[in-house]
Amino acid sequence: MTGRPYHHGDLRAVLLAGAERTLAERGPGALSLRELAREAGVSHAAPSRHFRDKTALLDALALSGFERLTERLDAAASESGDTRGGLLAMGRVYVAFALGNAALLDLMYARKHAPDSPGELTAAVGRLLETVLGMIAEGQRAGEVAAGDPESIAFTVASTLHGFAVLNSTTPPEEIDRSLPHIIDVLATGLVPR
Amino acid sequence: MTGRPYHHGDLRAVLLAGAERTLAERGPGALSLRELAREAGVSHAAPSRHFRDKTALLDALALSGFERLTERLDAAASESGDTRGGLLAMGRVYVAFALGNAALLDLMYARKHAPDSPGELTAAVGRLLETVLGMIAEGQRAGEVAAGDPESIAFTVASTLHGFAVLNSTTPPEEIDRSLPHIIDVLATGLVPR
DNA sequence: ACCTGAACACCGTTCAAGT
DNA sequence: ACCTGAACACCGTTCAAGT
Repeated sequence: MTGRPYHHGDLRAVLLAGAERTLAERGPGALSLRELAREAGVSHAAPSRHFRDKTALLDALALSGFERLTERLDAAASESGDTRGGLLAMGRVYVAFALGNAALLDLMYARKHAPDSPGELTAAVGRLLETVLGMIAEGQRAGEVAAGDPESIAFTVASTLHGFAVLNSTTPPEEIDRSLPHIIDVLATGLVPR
Repeated sequence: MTGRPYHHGDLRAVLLAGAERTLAERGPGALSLRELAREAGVSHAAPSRHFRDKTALLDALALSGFERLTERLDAAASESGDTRGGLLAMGRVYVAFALGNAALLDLMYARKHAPDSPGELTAAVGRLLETVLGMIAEGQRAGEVAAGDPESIAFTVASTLHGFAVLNSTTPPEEIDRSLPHIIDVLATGLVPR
């Protein structure tokens, strides 16, 4: 069953994995379908069977990025006790993702913003936002989050998490570990004096 | 004095303007030095006199983006009365920039995150953050912003502004006009019940 | 100082043909 | 169904040479 003589069998996944590696190690400018094909041991025309064109591969990469990020956020949310702990855990997850996959995170949103962006990407971002919304709604039920439109609150939190992660995707982890709790505290207590 | 026969005189600026136009209209994948040179009416080798390579042009583009965004944030901050009005104005400016220059904004942060990113980009982001910091410090002096480390508070605000703008760079303006004040309110009063 | 023209080593995409 | 090989029209970059 091993040693496929002609059919690769798993080319799509191999191309995606190779693309993610190149993206992380050498940046988006170094991504080449022909090189990915070479590394996979197939002809340069083979990838077209799995991805209509280069942007289709990028979109698939972006989609898998959103799915993994949302998965980890979900896990962080369900593993933590109160709302503050949940926010902290989600912040850590988001920042860790940004640190470990800076180029991928940039690509994820760049592709989402592209005029020919597929609906799957918008839907994937929607699922990410729903994860945050779930945690806020739960916090309101527990009396740990103030009353008010949960969508607005969740969107504020998601914005802060995303912005903080992007603005820190090049910051040393120890420094982030120190600053993240402060950011969560500001978000929790608000700007206006109490 | 007109009708330069050989020297272009303004090639660098023309290339940058063309690049920004292509970026906005056809996305980053359509950016080609050779095409920019063609549009500028020079040979395909001419751009190399002004930009060492393609990433140098992208970096220059990113830098000018950060400078313009910071300029507009500065203006918004100084034109508004209290802290809440300032935050709202800055939020509007940031979102307007994201809506009008989505691909450029993506490029700005992508280049900032690149391993070979020039220090000018980091410095430009620093100036952007300082603009937010200035407004927070002023708010604290006026008693409109709670006491606490101004850096942390400013970073929280900057994160929220950036995140909100990026998450909405594809949202219709009317919807943003409705939702932005709610986001500022959540940021102002905090998540925890008062 | 600034630009040209040719050359080189790459691309992405398409399409007949092979297994 | 999946892949190859050749072909086409592009790239970015370099470098002698021109003005």
